[in-house]
Amino acid sequence: MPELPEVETVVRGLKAALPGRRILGVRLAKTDFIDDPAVLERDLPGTVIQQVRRHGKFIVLELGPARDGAEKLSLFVHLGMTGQLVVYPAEAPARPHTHVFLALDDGRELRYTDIRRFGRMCLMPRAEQASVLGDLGLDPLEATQQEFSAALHARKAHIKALLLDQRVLRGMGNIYTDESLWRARIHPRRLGANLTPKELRALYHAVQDVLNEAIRSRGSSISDYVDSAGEQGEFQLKHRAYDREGKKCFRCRTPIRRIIVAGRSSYFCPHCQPTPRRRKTRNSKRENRNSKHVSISRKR
DNA sequence: CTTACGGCCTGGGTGC
DNA sequence: TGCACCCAGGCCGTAA
Repeated sequence: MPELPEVETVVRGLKAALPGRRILGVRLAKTDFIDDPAVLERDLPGTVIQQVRRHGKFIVLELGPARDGAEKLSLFVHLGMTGQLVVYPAEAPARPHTHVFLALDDGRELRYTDIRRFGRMCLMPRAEQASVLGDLGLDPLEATQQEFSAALHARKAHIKALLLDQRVLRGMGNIYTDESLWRARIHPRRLGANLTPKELRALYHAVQDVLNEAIRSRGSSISDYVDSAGEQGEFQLKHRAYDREGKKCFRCRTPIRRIIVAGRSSYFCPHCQPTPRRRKTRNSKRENRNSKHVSISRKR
């Protein structure tokens, strides 16, 4: 499942292969994950790839104008859950579920493969990038401690939901959210507004450390993730919480638990990441004393 | 406005 | 052997 470290790894590989290359032709198979396939077929051939960069979980290819006077374009690729963007020799056989083939002027092909097609691809003038990237939040590796803490402390939602919300932080997914919360010893159901300055500092460093270590390991390969050369990552070997239900916590040996938070499986250590106290309501004390009142129970 | 939740998209893996 | 079911991330609609 490509998140920030996986996308960063792909982008670094593409940076070594693509800038300066001209796109000669476009071939498409299934197109339901492309905003407007006809635009790709019409406008992509003839463009030169000037730069490759990452914005959150988006891969952005900055393209030069196809002809004099034409607009500069940007090609956005989101890998979704199972997307792969890999450079092949043109004669390499197409792998199953490969739906986009971009022929390059060096005899190679940039191909997009996506089993589930939960990814997204779109091409538009560079000046209109904001329609895709505009609502995205802070880059967790570029944000300052102050920006990071302010963004989370201002919200009452579960911290798990906030870390996953691309409008708050761009690039975090389920794996690195759980790994970061485990490192910072914060339960996924804590509320952003209830985190202490100390916890926010710990979380800031946990997020940056986890992401940087994962990038160094070239990402986590759980099911389908590979980089731009088709190679798997290794960070899945270093997971401490994610997908470890029932296995012992690396710190305290307590079995890792799995609960659903923000609609997502959330793995955590019930000892290191203690369950938040129930939120107090104005009447809670009185209600608890008046035994004839059944207190409003919150879902567990 | 914010937050929570359920449904939808797809198809590989799992378990019966 | 076949087949129903679960689940993943992002997005959207709805309700409180």
